[in-house]
Parts: sequence; structure tokens; C-alpha cells
Amino acid sequence: MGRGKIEIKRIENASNRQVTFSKRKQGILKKAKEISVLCDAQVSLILFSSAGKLYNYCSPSSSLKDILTRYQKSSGKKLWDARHEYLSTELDRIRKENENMQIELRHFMGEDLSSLTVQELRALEDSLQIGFDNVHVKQTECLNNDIHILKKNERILEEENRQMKYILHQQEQMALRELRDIDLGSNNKGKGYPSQSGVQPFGCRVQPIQPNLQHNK
Amino acid sequence: MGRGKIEIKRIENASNRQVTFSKRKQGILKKAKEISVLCDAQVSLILFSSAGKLYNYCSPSSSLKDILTRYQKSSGKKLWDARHEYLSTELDRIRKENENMQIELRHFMGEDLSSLTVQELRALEDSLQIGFDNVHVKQTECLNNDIHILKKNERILEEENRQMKYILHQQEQMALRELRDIDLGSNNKGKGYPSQSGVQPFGCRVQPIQPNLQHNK
DNA sequence: ACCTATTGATAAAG
DNA sequence: TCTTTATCAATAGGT
Repeated sequence: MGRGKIEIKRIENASNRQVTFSKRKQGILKKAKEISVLCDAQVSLILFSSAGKLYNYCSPSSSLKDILTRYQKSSGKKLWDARHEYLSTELDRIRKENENMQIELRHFMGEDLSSLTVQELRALEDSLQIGFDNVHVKQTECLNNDIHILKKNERILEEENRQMKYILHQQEQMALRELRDIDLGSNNKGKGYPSQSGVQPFGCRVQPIQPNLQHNK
Repeated sequence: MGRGKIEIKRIENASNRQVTFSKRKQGILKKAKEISVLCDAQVSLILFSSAGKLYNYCSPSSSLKDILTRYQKSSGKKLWDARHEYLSTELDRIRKENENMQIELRHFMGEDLSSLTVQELRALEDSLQIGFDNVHVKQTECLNNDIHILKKNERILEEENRQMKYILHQQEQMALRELRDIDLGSNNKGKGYPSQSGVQPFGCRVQPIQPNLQHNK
């Protein structure tokens, strides 16, 4: 239908091909609409031009998804179900695995043991024994470490204590001497003591916080 | 195109509608083929007649699935990806759950304990203790049951033994008497013993298999 | 995009 | 459903 018939084979001239696509695309879209309206048919038409541009038509009051769902049911062919199947299978597999692990966990907690044979019970008992022992060893390790830290802190605090006692003793001595001097005569004021080489009453040399103390987590 | 043009609206006469569908279906399928060949286009056409019958065309060297995948990419619309996403998410969630349970199981077996705090170790130890105790109780129960069955079987076998001894003793006595009679005179044959009230040599009264024996699983 | 000669599609009837 | 045929629609090639 045109100025001479054409052979139905790929149009080599790209420009002509594009023009023909454009015309026929319009035509086929119109036909799709017409058949869907005239004949009350569900229609889906998807076109990709050789340039990769997308055109599509879908009969009114139905989505492409609906049509494709219907297509799958009607043809028995799988479009997206194939991909879904893998995921579904995998999901089922892992769910089952999950369930088994839950049962195993319950067994480890000493629940639901009725289904086990004597052999299985014995194996479970052994496993629990080993687990308990391992945990206990680890636990002991941790506690030993804690004790080690506590002892170290104790030593540090003791040393600190000793220093503070010494300082307090010195301050006490100083205070006594001062009192005695005041009692001897209150007239020799103005001649103060030479600075007591770093020992000040309630001075700042003893840090209130010991930064060397360790703490366990 | 026909003996008079028609309005593009639903054909009310069902028979006419069916005929028109048939003709136009042929036409549109031809058009779809032509445009795909002439213009090197990817085409998918799906038709459902009002009677629900499916017809479809898909351009050569590509499947409907391919075209739909391309459609999704090109249009950004989701056909199956929505469900796909749900399954993927669910799969991820369950995989994570799985992993956690595996870690928990390893903890119960006393492995990979380094990541645990002292508190967690203590809780785990308690849990293992409880589990162990429960399993042990169950185990003991089973063993007691086994012992019970064994004792019962023992009693049955002892009883059986007693019976057999008695029978053997009787048979021995009988054989001795017979020997004595033969020694006294071998002429009084023909006058046999009156039937020995059910005690026959190697008779069938002692059942070889004791059906009352029980066996543990 | 538009034009138009020509082919193609199809409505109605058999 | 298939064929026929008159008629309308689509479109190839040119502008």
C-alpha cells in the first residue's frame, strides 16, 4: 500500500527505515487501539525502534502487569516466575535450615528432648560438657585478668596512699612547729618561713585521679 | 476499509465482534511481523479475545522476557521487580537471622567466645549448666527405663529357664525309666507306655522365641 | 511534515 | 470459518 509494493525484509537505508518505523508504528498503535475497542479485547503492544526508543500501548482499564499475569496463566510460560522460583526455593531452604538450627538451639538449652535417641542424648551431653568447659576456661581467663588488674590498681593505690601519708605527716610537723613558734612569742611576725621546698598545705602535688588505674570492660 | 466505514466503538453483535476480532487479529499480527522485519524493531504483541483466547507475537531472536526486561529498564516501571524485591529482602533478613543463630550455636559449643563480655559469658555458662542438667535428667530417665526393661526381660528369661530345666529333668527321668524297662526284659514290646500326659521328648511346648521380651529403640 | 498513487486491510454478504 | 468484493485505510516514495 503505497507507491509500489515493498519486499518484507530489513530496510537497509537507515533514514528510510526510521521513517517507515514512524509511519507503521503509528498505524499499528492505531490498530491496537481499534481492536481493543471494537472487539473488547485485552491488548498489549510494546515496540522498540532500532534506535532503542520505546513505544507501547495497553488496552484501557488494564495494566501491562495484569495482561502479563493473564499471559502466564493462559500460556503456562513463565516470565518473572522463573526468577521468583529460585528465590522462593532458596527462601524455603534457608527457612528449613533455620528451623533445624532453632531445634538444635532448644536442645542445647535442654528443651524438647523427647524426640532424641539415647545416642543423640549422649552426644548432646558431651557437646554441652565441652561447651561448658570451654566457657568456663574463658570465664576463668577473664576473671584472672580482672584480678590481675585489680591487684595492679591496689598496688598503685597503696603507693599513692603511702605518699599522701608522708605528705600529711610533714604538714602535721610543720603545723606543730608553727604553733610552737607562735607560743614562744607572737612578736616576731613579718619574718616568715622560707618557702618549704614544694611542701604546701593541701597543695596540688597529689593528683586526685590516678591515671594509671585500669578498668575492665 | 470495507463496504462502508465503521465507528470505532464496541461491536455489540457478539458474532460480528468475533469475526472482526479474527480478521483484525490476523492483520495486526501481520503488521507486527512486518514492522519488526522492515525496521529491525523489537516487538511484543499480546492479544486476548473477549472470549479469553490468547494470541501473541514476539519479534524473532528475542523472547518476551527479554523485551519485558528491556521495557522495565527503559520505562522505569516495575513489572515483577516489586515481588522480586520483597523476596530478596526477606531472604537477606532470614540469612542474617541464620548467621546469628550459627554464632549462638558456636557459643553453645564453646567456640568464638572472644567477642563476649563477662556478663554474657556468665549467662552462657548458666544456660549451658541448665541445658546440661536437663539433658542429664532426660538421659538418666532413659537409662532407668532401659534398666527396667532389662530387669523385666531377665525375669522372663529366668522363668523360661526354670520351666526348661523342669522339662529336661522330666525327660531325663523318663529316659532312665525306659532304659530300666528295656534291661528288665526286651520281650514285652508292643505294650507301650500310656501317653505321658503332654511331656514328649523335645516337644513343642517350649517356644523358642519369647514374644514378651521388650527392646529399647 | 505533507501529498497522493498505490497497495493493503477489511466489512458485509454469501 | 472461508471466499468474495466493494470500499476504506495505510503507507511508500517523492517533495
